[in-house]
Amino acid sequence: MISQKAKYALRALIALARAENPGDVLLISDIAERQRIPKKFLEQILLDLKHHGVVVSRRGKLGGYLLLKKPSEITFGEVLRIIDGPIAPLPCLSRMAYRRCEDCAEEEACEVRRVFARVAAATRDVLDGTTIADCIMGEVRDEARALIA
Amino acid sequence: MISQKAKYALRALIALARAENPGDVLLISDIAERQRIPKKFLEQILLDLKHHGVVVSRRGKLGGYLLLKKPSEITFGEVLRIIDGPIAPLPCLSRMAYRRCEDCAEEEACEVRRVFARVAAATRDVLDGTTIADCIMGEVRDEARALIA
DNA sequence: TAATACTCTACCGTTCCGATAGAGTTAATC
DNA sequence: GATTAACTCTATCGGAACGGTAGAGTATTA
Repeated sequence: MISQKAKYALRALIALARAENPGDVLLISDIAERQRIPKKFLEQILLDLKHHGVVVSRRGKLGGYLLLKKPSEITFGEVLRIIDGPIAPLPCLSRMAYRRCEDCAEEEACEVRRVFARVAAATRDVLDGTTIADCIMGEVRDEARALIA
Repeated sequence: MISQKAKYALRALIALARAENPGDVLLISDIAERQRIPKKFLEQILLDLKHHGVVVSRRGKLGGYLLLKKPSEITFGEVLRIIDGPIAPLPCLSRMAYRRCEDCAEEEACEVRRVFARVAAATRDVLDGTTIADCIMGEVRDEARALIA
């Protein structure tokens, strides 16, 4: 299960990517309200994304948030790693935070590890291969499809 | 991340599947010791697997555990669902424990859900497609390969 | 009846999750 | 330069989950 926090982060980024004119700032309050995210909670999330160079903010009156990276360069995997930490199903399969399993005799021979390595690979394929831009485009494509139908 | 408990469960089942003569009972203590699992914790796990019809036990002297299902009929997915609960990355994608996301306007339009549906499908493919027998056989194949080389 | 091994329920310390609170800082406007 | 609007940062909190321990109870065999 991914955390609620990661879900909020992704939804906030999608909202930012969808902003009318690229370069427009969005208020935390507006995102929070439209996406039904507790405002103070969203503040922390956006701050975190800012510290990791995904978004930037302007302070004071007329302040707000906007994307720093292009939507096509923000992957789901990146966001999840920032918010939730390692994606791998076992610590001994994590790239960003490898940790040996204490109770495992030899890693290479571990049957459980072998199976979950396949899960990890498949998961990474999807998450590192899908960007914020992708899921917005998917929507546009669906709208087009609906118009044609 | 899968839980430590699930990892233990899988390792215990692999140990049972590997028992010398099919039908031999294994002591909790023996499995615990050989797999470095806290004994009392393993008791709970095996009991749980028993309640779900994966293993059976004999009590008293000469007691112990053995598999009820064939190794080729016990999938990783089944074990994980028993021990850890739903596998799906979002409650709204779970088959065994579907729950609507409170904060999601329309499920069908949810971009996050769409992406994670692909993760869920890929994960299920592996976990429901891999059995205890598979990972023991894999090992045998590796040994054979080593002998040939 | 003694010994052995599984069965069941309760509990416990720690960490994580989701969220809230509030004081502080920056920037625009009047 | 005071006011207001907005982000920034740190602390805290209640509840649940995780990993594990404890111990009394029950069945089976010798």
